[in-house]
Amino acid sequence: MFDLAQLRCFVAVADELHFGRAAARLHMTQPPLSRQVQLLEHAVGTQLLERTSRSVRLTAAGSAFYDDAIAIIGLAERAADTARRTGSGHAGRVVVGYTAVAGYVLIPSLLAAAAKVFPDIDIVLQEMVSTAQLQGLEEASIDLGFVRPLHAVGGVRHHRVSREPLMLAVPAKHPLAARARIRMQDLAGEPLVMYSRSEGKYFHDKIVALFGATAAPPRYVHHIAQTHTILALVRAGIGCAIVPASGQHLRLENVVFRPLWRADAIADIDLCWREDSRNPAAATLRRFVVERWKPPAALRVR
Amino acid sequence: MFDLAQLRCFVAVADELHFGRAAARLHMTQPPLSRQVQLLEHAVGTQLLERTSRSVRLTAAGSAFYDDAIAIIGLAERAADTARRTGSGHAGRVVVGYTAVAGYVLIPSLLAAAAKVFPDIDIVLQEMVSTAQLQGLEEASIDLGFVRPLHAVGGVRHHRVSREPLMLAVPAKHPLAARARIRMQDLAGEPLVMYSRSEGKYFHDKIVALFGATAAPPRYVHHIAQTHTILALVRAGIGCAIVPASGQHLRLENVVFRPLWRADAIADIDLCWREDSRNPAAATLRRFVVERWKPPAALRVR
DNA sequence: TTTCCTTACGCCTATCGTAAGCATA
DNA sequence: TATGCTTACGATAGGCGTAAGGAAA
Repeated sequence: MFDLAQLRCFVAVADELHFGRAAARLHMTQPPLSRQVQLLEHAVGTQLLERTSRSVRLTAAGSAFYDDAIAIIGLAERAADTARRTGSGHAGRVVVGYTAVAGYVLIPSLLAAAAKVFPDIDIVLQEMVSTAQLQGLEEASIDLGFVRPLHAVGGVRHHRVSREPLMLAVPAKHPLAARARIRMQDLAGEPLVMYSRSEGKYFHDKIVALFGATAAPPRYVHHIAQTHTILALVRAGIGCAIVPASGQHLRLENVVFRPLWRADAIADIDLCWREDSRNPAAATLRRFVVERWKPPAALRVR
Repeated sequence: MFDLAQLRCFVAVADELHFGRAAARLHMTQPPLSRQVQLLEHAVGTQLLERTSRSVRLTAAGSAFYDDAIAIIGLAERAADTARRTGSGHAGRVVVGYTAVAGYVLIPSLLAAAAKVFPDIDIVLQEMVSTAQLQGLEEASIDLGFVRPLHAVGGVRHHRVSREPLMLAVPAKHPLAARARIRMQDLAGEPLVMYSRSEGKYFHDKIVALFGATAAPPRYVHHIAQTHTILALVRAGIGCAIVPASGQHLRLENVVFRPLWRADAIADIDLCWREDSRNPAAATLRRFVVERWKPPAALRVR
């Protein structure tokens, strides 16, 4: 089989239609160039050039082969470049997990910023609850995860990227909708649509803690994994719910959001990654988020 | 720069993830294979494989490069095949000239037959009058031409492919339209739309010859290059015309065709080609037409 | 201890350059 | 006769195989 050097020889001769000039361009003498082209023709199995002692021209086969030779050489050069860029983390594919609510504001902002700085990194988004993301990191099915802070498995590191208040979501006609700000005891005995203890563990535990000191807790109804499902139930009048402020971006009719009288009613999001990740592009993106990226003002960690 | 052999080495290792097995597959020993892959990594400028003394796996860069390596090797193999097929005349591009009337029946029939036998030959059609085709052959701007028999320039050979009668085209309301068969003297003094002496030389000379022995020739009106234009004038009632029978395929309303009482009122078409053509596909197609192809029955040379 | 990738080294093939051959304008 | 491609041939760089080295299970 021929090799790339022979293709370069052939292309030079085809461009110049003159062995002498082609040889000069390749920084070699004519005789070995002639020989390489002959070897190429033998390897390909057909004549590519028609020579007289005074002129050189392409045969039909040579003309067809010339186009392919150019394509092959170009592809080879681009392949090396792509590999270098991938190795250095300036190109590649990064699978990013995110929780549904984080997607409303955080992810679009991140994608826009990252695409501008690293146009050759493909970001593949995958919506998953936090616990699934941590498992995904462990299995290396995702490279980065935007998760609610949970006890992470070993080898997974994290960085706080977002902080926002928890708010009360109530049906518009509910008496509490009239209050400017809600105290925990206002919810005594109220039906409260609750997060699942397993899949929505972060919010579940946080809400239980908020009511921990209260003598009269609310009445928990349902246990649901995701915020948008919870808000759908609030909208249907099933009860109130305590959800992150980002839930407002869903713009559900007949659901109003009210702040809570509690300084610790906050929800954070961490960026998580495996310490031993073998994806340079993921490391680049992670460094970008940790060191240079500013989330939207409403979500900024103070 | 790396060469194709190194790409093959890398692909084998990437496939097997084992230098020993890869070396066996390449019919060589491990050490030179290791060395080739190292050289490739050095040439590309980044690590492609991650080795421990017990395992081999692709880096992100290696994974990206693998896809390109497969593409390059595949392209190289197909390029050699394409060149061989082009050289042998089984693939390529053939520019075929044809006169407009030949296009009605002859060309579609030829294209269908040729495409079946030589699927990798691209036939590019170019409608030109016969004289332009002969010039095109000389300049090598066309490979083959379907022309009316004319005195060809040197180095151009020909083969008769089609023969059809000349007929009289008359406006439907013209008295001659009622005749089953026309004698030349029936046209005495009639306005006859005529071919151009330069661009429609074959028909011009033929028609002049048909009337050569007649005491009362027709009255020639206009001198036009192409049959379809002539027939448009007949349809407009300008006069009659003597045209090849294929003109009937235009299906012009208010124009009827009548046979002539003359055995020598025939129009031929020749396939023409340069003897020294350097296009193997053209030679293949030419041999196909000359040796194997049968034109439609109405045009067959008896 | 075995497996398996790398390094070391000698042999040999293959490429390069110089020199000569040969065809054409 | 000059140009420009090919063939011939000796020197050398580079690839292959064998042998030895070294790390991990």
